[in-house]
Amino acid sequence: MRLLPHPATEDIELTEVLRALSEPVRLEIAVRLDAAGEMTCTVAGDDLGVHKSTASHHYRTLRESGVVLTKQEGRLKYMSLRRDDLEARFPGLLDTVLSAARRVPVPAHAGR
Amino acid sequence: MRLLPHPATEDIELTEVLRALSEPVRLEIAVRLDAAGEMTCTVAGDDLGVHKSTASHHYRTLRESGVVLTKQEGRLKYMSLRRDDLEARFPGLLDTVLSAARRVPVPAHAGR
DNA sequence: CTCATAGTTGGATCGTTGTCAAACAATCGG
DNA sequence: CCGATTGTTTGACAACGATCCAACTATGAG
Repeated sequence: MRLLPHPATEDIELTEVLRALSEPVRLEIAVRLDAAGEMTCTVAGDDLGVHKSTASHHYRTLRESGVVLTKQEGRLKYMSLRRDDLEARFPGLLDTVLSAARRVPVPAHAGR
Repeated sequence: MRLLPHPATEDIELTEVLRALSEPVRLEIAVRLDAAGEMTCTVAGDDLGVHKSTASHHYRTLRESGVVLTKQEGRLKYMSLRRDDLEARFPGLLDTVLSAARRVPVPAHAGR
């Protein structure tokens, strides 16, 4: 089991987190991770309406911004929200954003 | 006293709000409006380290995303946070973002 | 080893965005 | 009316970002 490179909790930048979550596809991924917990990239990115390489770029953005943690197990990569880290750094932020996203669902096929 | 065009409360989009606040200059403007209440563009944009036309574009982005309300009085334009509208649409969102921004101050001269 | 699966990387494209400079517009004071 | 103040608009430019496609890597299954 390997862990991919992630920013330390204290290095997570607010503007980076907001930017990451301001993209409909990425916000939808975060919503799915919130609902279902840890999941593989394939599952998280299913029916998003974008090419798998595009989705991969979004996984990277989410990881590098500090929103998700990615670990590799075998040939699968599991993503999960960095709840505790985000809560420690920006209390309440993740929850309010996800609550807001649930109120106004982001369509899976946002047709960008 | 004139009001500039703004999106209706129910038309405010989460991703647009997050995108607006993900830009350091705009986030700083929001923080200032939070601290000092209604203020003119000149005051809000003082010492931001960007040209006044750049600041003007940011005012527009903040307005069009639904984050601020702008009204013209004489030759001045006053901006204020749309607290109630944002609270109604995305409860807690503005406060948590501003709290987070206060924890990790956005430098006025972010040197972009 | 071979093959399929899972996901990344690189290139290309195309639209968006942040920036400055300069011109413009609108308003108020004298 | 004139000039100063306040802010917007337009144009140019560079950087960024989202996207797809194709090629690639890495791993586990058979």
